[in-house]
Amino acid sequence: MKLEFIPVDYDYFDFEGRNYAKIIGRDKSGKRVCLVDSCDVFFWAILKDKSNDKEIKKLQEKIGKIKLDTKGRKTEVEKTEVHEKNFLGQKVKALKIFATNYKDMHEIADKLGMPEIEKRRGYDLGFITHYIIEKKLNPLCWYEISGDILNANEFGGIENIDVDLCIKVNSISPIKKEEFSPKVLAFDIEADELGIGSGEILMISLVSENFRKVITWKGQKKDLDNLPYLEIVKDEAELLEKFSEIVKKISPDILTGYFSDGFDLPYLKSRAEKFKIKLNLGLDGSQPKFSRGIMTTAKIDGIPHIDLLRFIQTAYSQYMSSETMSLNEVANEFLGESKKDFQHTHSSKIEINSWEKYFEYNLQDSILTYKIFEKIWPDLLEFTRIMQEPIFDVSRNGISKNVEDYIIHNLEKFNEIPEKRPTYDEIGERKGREKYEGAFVFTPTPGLYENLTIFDFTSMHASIIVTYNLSKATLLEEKEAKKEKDFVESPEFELNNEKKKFYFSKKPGFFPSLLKEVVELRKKYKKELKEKPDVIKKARSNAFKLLANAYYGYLGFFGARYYSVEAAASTLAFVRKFNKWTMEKAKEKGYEVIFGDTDSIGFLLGKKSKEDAKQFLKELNSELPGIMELELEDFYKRGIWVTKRTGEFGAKKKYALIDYDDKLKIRGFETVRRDWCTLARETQNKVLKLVLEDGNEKRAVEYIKKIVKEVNTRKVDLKELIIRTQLKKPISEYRTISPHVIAAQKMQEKEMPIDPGTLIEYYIAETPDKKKLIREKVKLSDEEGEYNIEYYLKHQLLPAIENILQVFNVNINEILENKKQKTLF
DNA sequence: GGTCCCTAGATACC
DNA sequence: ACAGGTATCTAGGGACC
Repeated sequence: MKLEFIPVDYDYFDFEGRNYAKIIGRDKSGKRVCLVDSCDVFFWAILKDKSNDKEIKKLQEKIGKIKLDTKGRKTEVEKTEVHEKNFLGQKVKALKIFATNYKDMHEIADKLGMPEIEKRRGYDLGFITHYIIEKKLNPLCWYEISGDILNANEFGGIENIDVDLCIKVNSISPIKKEEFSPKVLAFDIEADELGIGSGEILMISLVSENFRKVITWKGQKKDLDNLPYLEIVKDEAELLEKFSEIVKKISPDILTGYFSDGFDLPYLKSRAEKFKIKLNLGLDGSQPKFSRGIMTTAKIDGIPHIDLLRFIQTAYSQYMSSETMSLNEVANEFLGESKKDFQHTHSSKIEINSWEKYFEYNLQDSILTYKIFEKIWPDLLEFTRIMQEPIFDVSRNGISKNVEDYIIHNLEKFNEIPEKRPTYDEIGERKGREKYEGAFVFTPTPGLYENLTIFDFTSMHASIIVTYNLSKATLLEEKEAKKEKDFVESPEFELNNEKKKFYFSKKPGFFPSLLKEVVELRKKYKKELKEKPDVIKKARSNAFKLLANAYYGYLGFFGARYYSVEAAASTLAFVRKFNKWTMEKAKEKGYEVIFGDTDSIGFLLGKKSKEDAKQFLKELNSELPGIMELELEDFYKRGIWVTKRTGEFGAKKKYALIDYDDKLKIRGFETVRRDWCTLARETQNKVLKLVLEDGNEKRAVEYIKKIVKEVNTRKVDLKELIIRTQLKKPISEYRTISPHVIAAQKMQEKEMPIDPGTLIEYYIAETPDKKKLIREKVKLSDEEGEYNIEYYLKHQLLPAIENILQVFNVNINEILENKKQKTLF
């Protein structure tokens, strides 16, 4: 039979010693379909240059006899073929070695210590990745599948699977069709304790299209009248059973939660174990499977479980203004909606009438999760289609893994054999290497400037890698390079205290070629965004920018298959060169350069017009090589640069700009740092706004006087004075005991959950005795006490505004002293 | 007990 | 372990007088 099919989830099983892919997806009518398919299983043995045909024949015979009998499985080399392939851009002769079971290929490869064999590759991709490459059945793309309907008794492993149709695949062909709206189910639990499994699960909310439900074993009859979505069950055990039941009934394509890898699913698992209940969420009736490692991941058979937090962290966080990745802040930023107000209390202390609020709160969390999912779905979809890996993995992978997946799935068009993952020793070596020199940052002259503009390079690192063909495979030894007529030469730079220069081939390598595609996609989305802006296009455009920019980071990442310090360091040498080149050009034109960092420069227009600047930009672009491109970032009415707190030099990476719509752009200042109290941040923000709007300090000084007075007279709300600092490691590992470590200790004493990653909140209080250290004055947010006036003036307010006023030759200390004396008298 | 210098640690920029 | 290097700044920590 034939059907149109879109794959959503991938798994595999062994049957009679062979590997079978088990793919869950939908047909065009929305029926759930399971495909069972197999593919050739093989890896590569790259042969030494000089091997002749006779030797190769002999070698093939020898390898063909390899048999394994391990882990109760019989595997053998089934056949071998000789192929002309490329490896790292070089033509090689390689043996394609077919084996019975993918999982045994590493072991077979270990047996190939023959002198004729140079390298063994392609055994470490994982069966799913290997299958997707072989059969080209890419996730979330439509295909026409022809195959035979499978009966329940075939293949042993699939008899219990809960799908409408099971097909053994005969052929796969792609069809032009893009649209796919998965059925999504969002869920969220509420429990009495935050420690996994240590309290009772009180309720679970579930939200899908036209479906809202809160199941609970708390709650009264009257709640049912008010809350139509509420369902009351007998006890916690029944709650868990009901949850599985509803998931089964809704039968979603995707189950999503927020931090559900780390909280909701492990909690459900733990409680289910306690009550000896099977949490059979999987389509095959299995329970969620949890991976070990630093980050737990929860996998459900047949239904991709997406923890939104994981994807948002890799794909969006660097472009977000949220200071924490909490559901509330993220929902605010993505949707402009918030969690419901509800003061968490232990269930034993909740009054009968408050439960209703709790249920609403719980439901709202799932609603927000559902809506955020809808919002980022285009990116998840694009990421998955581009990386060509199952959405379960793509949504959790770090950015370097995404880069690598993109490469691995596109090697075939270059006839390339995949490089292996680095060994443990190689990783150690790479981590131990010296850092290479990074980007250039211009030292600004402190001051207030008027009428300026900023240019920046679009995806600078990526466009350099593409333009100069930089990669592990295109790197040439100096001798080789000189033999070729044409080669790329990096600027000279210092590496390990030596003058260095690297050479690269001009023959386009697969790595830069692939990156070129990514850059072009990024440009396409950016253009679409400009033509018709919306938040989704913006996020998508940013996601591609992220991928393009991550290629450079990938080159220097110790875990990368295509790691190359030479290429990474050379990229940076070009980055420095072009940044300085642009500055020189601007100076030649008569512009005064006042700012520069990595891929951007800022300069004063002076007597020149905006049109002049645009013309200058055109001229620069006509001179730039390859795909390198400068763009106009914006024009600004004013900008301020300040001195470092130590020394008289201008501070780098700290400036504030105001554009012609009076919109502020603040970088590096305390205003944008979450480890400063709100009072200091908001005061600084206001001061920057006033001086940039007016071009002088008068209103700002008045404003500061007002705030200082408020601090002195204890008019400031404690909320404004809370300092938030993240705990980065277990308390015991800190060598210096700083205020936030003391605060964390206090929290621990109160049995509040503190893990690395917790945001510690505290304030500095007055102490009756003369304590010297700041950490001795730390109090937690809910601790009684009076704020320490001196600390907040001298350690928060003053540092935030001192340098700004210094630009206007105003000594803020005098203003403060003055105030103090006045209050004294 | 105060001053000086150094650095661990957190966070930001690109 | 899970992209890179550059930079600012605070508070603690130790040497010294």
